[in-house]
Amino acid sequence: MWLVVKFSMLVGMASLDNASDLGELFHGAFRGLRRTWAEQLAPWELTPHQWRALMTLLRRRPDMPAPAAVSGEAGCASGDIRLKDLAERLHIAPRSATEVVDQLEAKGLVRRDPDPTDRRATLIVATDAGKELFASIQAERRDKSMEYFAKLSAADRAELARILTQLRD
Amino acid sequence: MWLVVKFSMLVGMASLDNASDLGELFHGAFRGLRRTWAEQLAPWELTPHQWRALMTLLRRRPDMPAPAAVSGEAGCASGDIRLKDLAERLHIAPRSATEVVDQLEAKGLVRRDPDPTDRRATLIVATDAGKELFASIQAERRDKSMEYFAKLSAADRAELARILTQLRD
DNA sequence: CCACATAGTGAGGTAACCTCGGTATTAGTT
DNA sequence: AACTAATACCGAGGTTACCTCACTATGTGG
Repeated sequence: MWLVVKFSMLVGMASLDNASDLGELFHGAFRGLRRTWAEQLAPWELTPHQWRALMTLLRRRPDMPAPAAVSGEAGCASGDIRLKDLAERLHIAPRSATEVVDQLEAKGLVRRDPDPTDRRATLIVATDAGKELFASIQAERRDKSMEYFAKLSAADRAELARILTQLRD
Repeated sequence: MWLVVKFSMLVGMASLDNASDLGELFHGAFRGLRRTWAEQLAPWELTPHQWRALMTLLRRRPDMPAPAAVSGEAGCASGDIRLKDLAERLHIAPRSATEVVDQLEAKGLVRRDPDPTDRRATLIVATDAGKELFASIQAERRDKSMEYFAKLSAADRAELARILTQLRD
């Protein structure tokens, strides 16, 4: 079925429709990814957006080594970063970060602390509950290998990463 | 910068975080695609969604050859299909197709005709204005090569298509 | 002819964004 | 020190692209 469609397009109108077909393909794949994530996160009552934010908060940052000898609750350096910086990492507007932080705060997964060095700013800190949830979701994922991209071979995943990086330059 | 991030992840936690990084990459690339499309379509006051619907309507279908000798206004067989079938091709719920058809109808780009063979069904037909708009947007796109995927080499586009198809099985 | 399925739509909801304007605070310039 | 400019966040309100559920009009099989 799909081969027929693609073939007729190549024959019919050369490269441009091929490209718009790529758009369709991309669109479809992205929707699949979103749907898969939403389903996987449903038991924890997290939206993909919230998960992304929590992950961004808790993932260890390579450009800022762990802050000396502060004992980590879950073995992870909780990145207490400003709302503005969180927005930047998520590639969304600061106002949109406010929103997702509101949601995570309502669930008790993060806390807003005043930045001691700048009274305008607030630091977003993951609570213990947030760290635990993050850890358990990651563990569950690893267990069940509930990963959208698991369908692909390692080589294809690398290819995809390379191409997407190029696309996003 | 990016190399540092990826390297530290590979070292830190093996393949799973690499995969979630793929998710981020995918997310970013998709948002870029959406933004690019929206900007390109803005002069015509079409949203990407509406454009996709119009395109789906007007693209010649390979499984149903042109209806004999009806003279095509813009050289394209206008696909008059049912709302339900349009929904299917767009991979959205019928109710959502109603919505986008409403929008296109309000702009005078499509028309709703009763299906003579089934009085429950309505056929979505592109108007002359719709066909002209479709043609001129396609022409403009071809001219300016305003194509998100133009950044990629032909080989990479083919690779991407192959991988995405696999992903969407 | 009657139960059941199907096509479309009204009502209403959600996720994931956005901009614009306001307020508190800090930073830079004179 | 005063004054302007920039910055950090948030309230209000909007948009896109979806969804489900219930309803009506119509077709279809027993």
